[in-house]
Amino acid sequence: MTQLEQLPIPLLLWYRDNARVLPWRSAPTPYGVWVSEIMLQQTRVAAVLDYYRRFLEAAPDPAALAALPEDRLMKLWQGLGYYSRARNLQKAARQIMDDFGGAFPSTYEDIHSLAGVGDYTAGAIASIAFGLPVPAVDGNVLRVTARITGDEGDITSPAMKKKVTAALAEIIPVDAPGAFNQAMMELGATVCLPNGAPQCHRCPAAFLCRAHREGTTGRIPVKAPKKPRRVEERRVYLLFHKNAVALRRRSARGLLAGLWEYPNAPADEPDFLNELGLAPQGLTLAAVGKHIFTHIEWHLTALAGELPGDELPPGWVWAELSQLREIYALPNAFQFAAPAVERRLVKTESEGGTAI
DNA sequence: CACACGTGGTT
DNA sequence: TAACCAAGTGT
Repeated sequence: MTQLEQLPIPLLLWYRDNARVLPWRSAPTPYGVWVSEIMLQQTRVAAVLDYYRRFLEAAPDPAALAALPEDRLMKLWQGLGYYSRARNLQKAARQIMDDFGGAFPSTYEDIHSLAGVGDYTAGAIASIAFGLPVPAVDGNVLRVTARITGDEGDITSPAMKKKVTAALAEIIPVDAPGAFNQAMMELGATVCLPNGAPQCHRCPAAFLCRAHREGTTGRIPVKAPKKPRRVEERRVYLLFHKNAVALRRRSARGLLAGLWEYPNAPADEPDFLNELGLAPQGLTLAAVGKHIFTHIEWHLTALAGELPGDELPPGWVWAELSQLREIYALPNAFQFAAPAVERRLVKTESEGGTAI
């Protein structure tokens, strides 16, 4: 990987003129860099922008984040996905308060000790916020490096990540490590694109890139094939009483942990409601949806009905429309039913306001 | 090392 | 439309 020695200067010159203007880049603080890096894990810049602004307003520092109520925290993260990131963010904020006296840790090892901060994020924070010469190897960096060096090894393997990290540690400029790491990612995100479609005519590294020289950018990077998703048929029950709909909290572990949901069960468990002692009247088809996770595909059928009384199984709650909007964090997997729920609740509210 | 863990844009 | 994939981490 010796040709990497030629990379830093042209890359940094390119980055100086091509860096996107992003909220966490203007007047960067360790806290802001950290929050942005966590949000950006497996997530596109465009999807993060609004969440970042709202989050920094609600929790401007580690102390505020550490004190945020759980439902408030999850509502701020609703729709962003990989929800353990939000829980780990708060856990880490409490580590900062308890273990580091409220001051953001400033060594690679201490930063890495924070919940939710792995090799990549520790390198990003250490280099961007503290100027430490540590690589930050994400998917962009792996792709860019594999193409420059013409490496046909599997970039999804931990071994490749180690190899690239070691190679970049040798050439990262000590006077601009944060700019170098961000420039590598920026190049991957805007020029050295995946799916065999890099824009090499705009690339400051094309002159030293082996894949460009050998015409192998369509084949490199090499990635191991992914496991196929399993398909699950699920019934979602929209249970209404007066101007409210029933919600329950998901398990504290696993998929969509701790978020709220409309009660639901596999389609091959038709006795789900019966076994809970629930007998909604006039259960009718209200919505159908498909939701694709990385590893699961849900085929969803929502059935709506009215419960005669207001008794619910333990842990379930009645949510009015305003509470649904402002308090309870529902994953996007259940948003397919939102129009049906809103129609019913808006109708009931307006009737409640005028009838009798 | 392999897998669980969300969501939405792009091709 | 289905497949691909994005600033990864924890177990």
